[in-house]
Amino acid sequence: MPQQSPPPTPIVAPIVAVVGQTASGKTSLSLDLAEALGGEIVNTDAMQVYRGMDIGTAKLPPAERRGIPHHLMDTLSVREPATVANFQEWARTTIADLRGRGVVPVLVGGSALYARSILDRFEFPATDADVRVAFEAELERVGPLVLHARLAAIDPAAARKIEPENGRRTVRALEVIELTGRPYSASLPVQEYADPHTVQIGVDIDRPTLDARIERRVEEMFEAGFVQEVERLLAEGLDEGLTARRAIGYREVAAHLRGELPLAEAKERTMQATRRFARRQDSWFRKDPRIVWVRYDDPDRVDRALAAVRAVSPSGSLRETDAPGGSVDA
RNA sequence: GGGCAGGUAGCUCAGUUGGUACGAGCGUCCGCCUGAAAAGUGGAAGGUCGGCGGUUCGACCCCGCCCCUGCCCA
Repeated sequence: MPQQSPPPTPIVAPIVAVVGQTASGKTSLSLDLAEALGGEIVNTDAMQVYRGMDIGTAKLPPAERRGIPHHLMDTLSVREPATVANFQEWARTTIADLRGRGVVPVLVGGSALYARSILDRFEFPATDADVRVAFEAELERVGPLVLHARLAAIDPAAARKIEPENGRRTVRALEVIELTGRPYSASLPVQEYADPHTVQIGVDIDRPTLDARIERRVEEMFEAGFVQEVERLLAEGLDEGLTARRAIGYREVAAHLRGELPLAEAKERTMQATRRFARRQDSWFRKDPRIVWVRYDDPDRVDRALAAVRAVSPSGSLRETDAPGGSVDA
């Protein structure tokens, strides 16, 4: 065996994130990138972390993963709550780990806040279950306007930025103020990567095409046994989970199983909710000027994405498996 | 063939004893978003009130005919 002397200065791999709307084609692009870069996939999808939520989250079956390791999938049971802050920590640990081995982390997911919390300088103020529960109970009793008025009294700046009807944000603001004794910053941090060697690749797709894909995907989910999956998860306590039970499709099918909705209606609503979700995702990602967009159907999309990756990579950090020169049709 | 109910926003429905439709929920579009984010939340755009004719200063609301839908009788 030839002896290799370790480089005196460790060269860090770039961080690659593939973002975009649901059903836009993130998964296949990310596999191509991971393959070309010798990377591994890090899931940044809020719902694919749940064990057993496979069909309804369009989770890539292991057999189709091309032998590429996938991290942060199937880590929680449906009873357990998931939060951004937890996810941020897991993801950052995983990323550090991969880079420590010289592996390029390829993050994939459509949860914009998750992506930002991982990639940007982003800190979450503390939380406390008891404090939270108390405020939530009060919200239930008294309504959002009353709580918002109280917030306005102790932190006018935060109150101005939070809509009075938004009980959720108001509760969180009150919680943070109580725990930290400091005002709540009701705005997102500036868009600034925690590590400069970071790229976000966005998959760009037009609406009519996306809507058609969503429709087909949902149709296929139901054909693939989605209802049975939900039945199984209900038996495992899906209803008790704070987070998982609200997933698109799962809540609709659960309602159907409770006898509240005809199946066709559950399917229709799942499509509708997915479309609305996609619009929300789009409005998040469009606001981020750092994202490099690639058309979902561009034959050169992988090369374009790779070029963007190279642009932020420290020299010597990539060991691309493709022959130098890229693809044939360049 | 006869009777009854109904035809108002893309959908499901409110409403006006004749004087510019207070419309609502859902959907759509646009925006906001720091421990539930596939969550939460704000705003906007949408209507020749089934068709034709009549009465009236004026009709979505009154009259006549017609069309459509549902239920009932034959």
